[in-house]
Amino acid sequence: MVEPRLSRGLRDLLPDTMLARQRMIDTIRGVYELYGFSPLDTPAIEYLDVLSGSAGEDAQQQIFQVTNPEGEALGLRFDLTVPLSRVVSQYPDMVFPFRRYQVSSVWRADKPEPGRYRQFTQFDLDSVGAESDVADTEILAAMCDTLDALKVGPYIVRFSSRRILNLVLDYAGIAHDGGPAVFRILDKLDKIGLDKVKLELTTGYRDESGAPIAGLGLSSDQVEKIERFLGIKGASRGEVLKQLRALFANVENAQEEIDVIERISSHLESLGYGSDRVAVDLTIARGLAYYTGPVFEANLLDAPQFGSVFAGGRYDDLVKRFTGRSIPATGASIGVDRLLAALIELGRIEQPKTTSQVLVTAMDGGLMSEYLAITYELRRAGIRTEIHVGAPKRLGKQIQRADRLDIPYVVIMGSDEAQRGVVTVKEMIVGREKAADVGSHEEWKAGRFGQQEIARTDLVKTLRQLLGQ
RNA sequence: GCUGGCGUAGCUCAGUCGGUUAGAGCGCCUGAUUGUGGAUCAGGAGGUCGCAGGUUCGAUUCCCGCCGCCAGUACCA
Repeated sequence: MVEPRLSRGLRDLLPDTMLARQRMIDTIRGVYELYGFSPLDTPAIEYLDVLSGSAGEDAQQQIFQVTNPEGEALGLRFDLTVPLSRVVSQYPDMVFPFRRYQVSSVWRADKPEPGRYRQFTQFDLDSVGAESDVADTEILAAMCDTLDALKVGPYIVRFSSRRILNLVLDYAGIAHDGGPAVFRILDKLDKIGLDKVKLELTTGYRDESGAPIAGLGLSSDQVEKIERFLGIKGASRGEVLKQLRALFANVENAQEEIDVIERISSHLESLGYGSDRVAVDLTIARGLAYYTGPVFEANLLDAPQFGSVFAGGRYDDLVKRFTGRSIPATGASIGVDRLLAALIELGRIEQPKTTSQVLVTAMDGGLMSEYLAITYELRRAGIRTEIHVGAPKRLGKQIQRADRLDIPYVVIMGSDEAQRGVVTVKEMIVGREKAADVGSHEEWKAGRFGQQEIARTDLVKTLRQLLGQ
């Protein structure tokens, strides 16, 4: 015997989760297609060097490695952006800008944590070959439209730019190769607070468990400048940018970089995406090394514990690895599983247990072909119907299935009804509402709650009415 | 990866200061009801006490290792 089990960080998605998830994915796809993006799929497995070129050694440890029968080193993709950059490099005849969406599983050999799995699904939207800030504007707007379509409740999309962060390095007099380490700390601002960020930038500290956190050893003058930058806050995007212009008045190239953000902001403004839901937030950095320009991040205000559920940015150099030429690109990615978990937690998505709308019970073995006929009559009328296919069972057991799976209607026909040319339609919700008021089981059975007897010929019509179709 | 805690039925947990047959609640199955979900009642199934080794006459209990889970921390392209 083999113990049925899954390797850590992997999980099954049972029907109730899948039905909610498919609904969510359909909604997202609808928005992406409204924007005129087209689908792409790529293999789960890629050559290891194709995947890992953009990553350091640390990152490579996070790749699940695979070998093919020919003994070549392969790996499971860890995101959808790297395969996309391979695709656009491999098909030079493609029509650019290439605007694609992709919803697929990715794998990371991380330590699993609540809400974090080793296999998870991303839903990406990217424009490759799109240099203009219109492309970035579209991505930000699509993020808003998607979150609206999903009815997630209040949310905030925040954006900044990698280039602005590089300006901070200049402003504070920090070498650019020290950037990633600084950005990684700034990215934690929300989580650990300003005081600890300052300590990490300077001397480091010991956390509650006594573990040492290394510091970067920046000077107090440098930290003060970073703090001044992080302190920029405003009620609107315009106000934030105004303060930023003042702070960087003497930093070379700063005004041009701020112009880029300003243009995106004013496009958004004229389209009705106001500062209440799309903010310029200079503290977002994104851990990713490959971003080169604007970066985006969206959070749900009612479920902040889920972190960013939708994020992305501009990555103009990723394709260069394959072609030697830069192709400008920008996009964003939804953490499907994380967003779904948030929607379920917030009760903003239904989790049906089945697709069935009607259960046709089988009471009399001699009428089986009649039950099948009824079932197909309903199916051909577009009503999602299942028929009792298990071992012969008492009617109560069959109805119990409808109760447990939330199948709203049950069709009952015994030999008596068959002879008279009628069927009984039972509306399950009625009994559920009466259950608390009924004492004895005799009374419960005799109640025949929610049942009506109708002519067999009226079955489709009646169910259509009940279902509101 | 590091530090600490915890692994007993499908779930939540009790218990064994090392000793005959390891329990409860919930859930599940069957019946009371060969044509009706809920409630109630009666009965039933389900455990190599995480895995392997050691100590012992005897280990689910004590010791060691491994695996898994949880919390914190690091990392997260």
